[in-house]
Amino acid sequence: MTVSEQFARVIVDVPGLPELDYKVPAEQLLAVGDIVMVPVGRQQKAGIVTGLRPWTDIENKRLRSVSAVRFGIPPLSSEWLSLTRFASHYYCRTWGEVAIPALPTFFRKKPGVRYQSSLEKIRTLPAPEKNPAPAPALDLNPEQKDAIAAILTAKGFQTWLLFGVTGSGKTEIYLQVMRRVLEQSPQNQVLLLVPEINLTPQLEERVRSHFADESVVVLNSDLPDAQRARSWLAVHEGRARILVGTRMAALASFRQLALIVVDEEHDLSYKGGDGARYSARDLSVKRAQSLGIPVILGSATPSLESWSRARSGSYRLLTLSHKAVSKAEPPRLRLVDTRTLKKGEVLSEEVKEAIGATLQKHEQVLVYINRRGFSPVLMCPSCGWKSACPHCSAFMVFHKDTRSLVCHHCGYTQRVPARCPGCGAADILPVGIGTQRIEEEIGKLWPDARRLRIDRDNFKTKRSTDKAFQDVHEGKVDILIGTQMIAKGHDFKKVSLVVILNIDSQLISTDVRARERAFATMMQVSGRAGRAGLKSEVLVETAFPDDEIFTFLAHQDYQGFADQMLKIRKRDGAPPFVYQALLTSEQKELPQALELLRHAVETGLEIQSKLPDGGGVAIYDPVPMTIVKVANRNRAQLLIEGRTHRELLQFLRAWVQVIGPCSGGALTLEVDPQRY
DNA sequence: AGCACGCCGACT
DNA sequence: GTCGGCGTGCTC
Repeated sequence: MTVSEQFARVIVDVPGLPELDYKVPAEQLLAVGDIVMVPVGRQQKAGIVTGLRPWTDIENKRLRSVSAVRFGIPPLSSEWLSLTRFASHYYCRTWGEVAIPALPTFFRKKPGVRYQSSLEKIRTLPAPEKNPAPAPALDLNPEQKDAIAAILTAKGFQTWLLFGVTGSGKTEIYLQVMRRVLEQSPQNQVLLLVPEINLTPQLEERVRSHFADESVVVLNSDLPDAQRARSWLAVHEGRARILVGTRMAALASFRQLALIVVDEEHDLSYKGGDGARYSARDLSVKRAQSLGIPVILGSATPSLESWSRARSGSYRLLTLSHKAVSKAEPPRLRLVDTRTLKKGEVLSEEVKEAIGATLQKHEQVLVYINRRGFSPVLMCPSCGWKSACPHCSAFMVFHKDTRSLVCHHCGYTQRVPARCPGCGAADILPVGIGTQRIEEEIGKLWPDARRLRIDRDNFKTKRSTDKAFQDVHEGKVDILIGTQMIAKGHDFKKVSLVVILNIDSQLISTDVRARERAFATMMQVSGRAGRAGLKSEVLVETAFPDDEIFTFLAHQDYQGFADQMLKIRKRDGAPPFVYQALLTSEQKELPQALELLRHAVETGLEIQSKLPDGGGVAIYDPVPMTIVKVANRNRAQLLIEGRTHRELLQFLRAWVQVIGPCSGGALTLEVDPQRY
């Protein structure tokens, strides 16, 4: 008779697998939250112990034993376990699919003989970054002081939407609230989420200099694994008090998390990832709620989801309407009607004049165009041949610098053909414009101007990008041309002209969120200019100059725009007034992809028929995706809409039970999709 | 996800 | 006659 035999419930990163039961060897000391290795099929996998009990429902001959326990680190807390369990429910994944990938790979690998010594290294080696000298606290304006006071006075859980135009001093508010929270208890920890570490290089520096005496660690996917493990463990063990991190940091394990700040809360990079596509922002709000702590969402252009919650009162709105640098004037907006342009013109007369005038004044110009390459397509004028990708339903982009055609969807690259592959004609023409073409044109027009192009093609590393931006700040560049990469984070004090090209595609997109993204982008890009009090101008090329989006933009009126958008969304029954999920299917041939979805629809209708009022959800028809074929796989999608989140989830969970695990395989389910 | 088992085409 | 394609199915 064994004395109190124990069975461990263990989660592993396998789609569709529930908690598995394992025997615990009698001599093994095990706690809930421990990381273990367990046999699954014929492989060894990392698992997390979620329960220990003296009985099991599994017949004895199928039971296997926990093969190793990861000694030397404290178990994951029940708070962390319930957070990941909640996320797995919400995003319709198994608990293990959410929890295991949230651990650094160092703690997921089978512990080898050198494990203990590498663990000690990871634990003891100080982070190599040196904290710069502490920065003096800045003087705050009354609005900023009020915001800080409001946040600090409130007790317990509260979501704050810190709405402040670019340059209104949101960061200083984060820093001061963080300081006060850290002072409240020596155990307190703070999480600061940033969209992408590359795009917010100065924020990390500001945190380090503001908290020169505290241990600040960073967590993001660019970090080598040992660094990641070091940061993670320092936070897990409570040695680090401040974690600055990207999406993945939302699922870090804390000993005593006391405040969460989500900077640029509208940013799409918070949603997504390879495995469970969770929203770091939404989970942060949930986490703050369970912990009873404040969470601050900051943005100059909040998501409509957050904006409507602020309007309804469930989030508290803090508005910063004044620029911290009071001299800064809002830029003047001028629209260039592209319908009147001459065909084949790369830059309009107005844009050329404005750039010329700005260069004369020795001020900087920023040209924003969200399209890499020289031209998005090559075309043969005699036979109509176009540079289609053989593997995707998309055109290959002409990259003049490498004389190549590149598919931006699958990466397929080929040399530019010397003659038209269709008819053999000698001249194939570039159609449309990208960053490279703008750069070339500007070089022709102003050969003496120092120009710099920043996009993913020529700046791949953080280091080189930082250096490039440094040159801009130091005035070594007259004209900066770039994609999204130049839209965020940087204040270019000497930029007095911003040119926005090719924004129309976003204004006429079928994606319900395209307009708000276009507005946010234009606000953000315009915000780059005139920050040192220069008189500045924003020029937008568009075929829709009468679109009211530009009226709001001219007045830098996000509130007006957002309220207007909400009105329309409410009328149309669109998010955030309905809740959505997207089921996508990927097959060799499109009919099979559609068939798979049609079958899912049938199953869905059956489930609905058993629920009162159809469960409060609507299932739409399967449709091919906008870009049907990518890398020889044809894709189709299906939208599911619920009146409430609860109803949507209830339906989805019943549905997934029947159609199977929707991750990675032929079907993928995404809850709260942000783009389609 | 892996990694099996399991039935139909071109090869030493 | 086999090697091997990737279509279902299982993992405590």
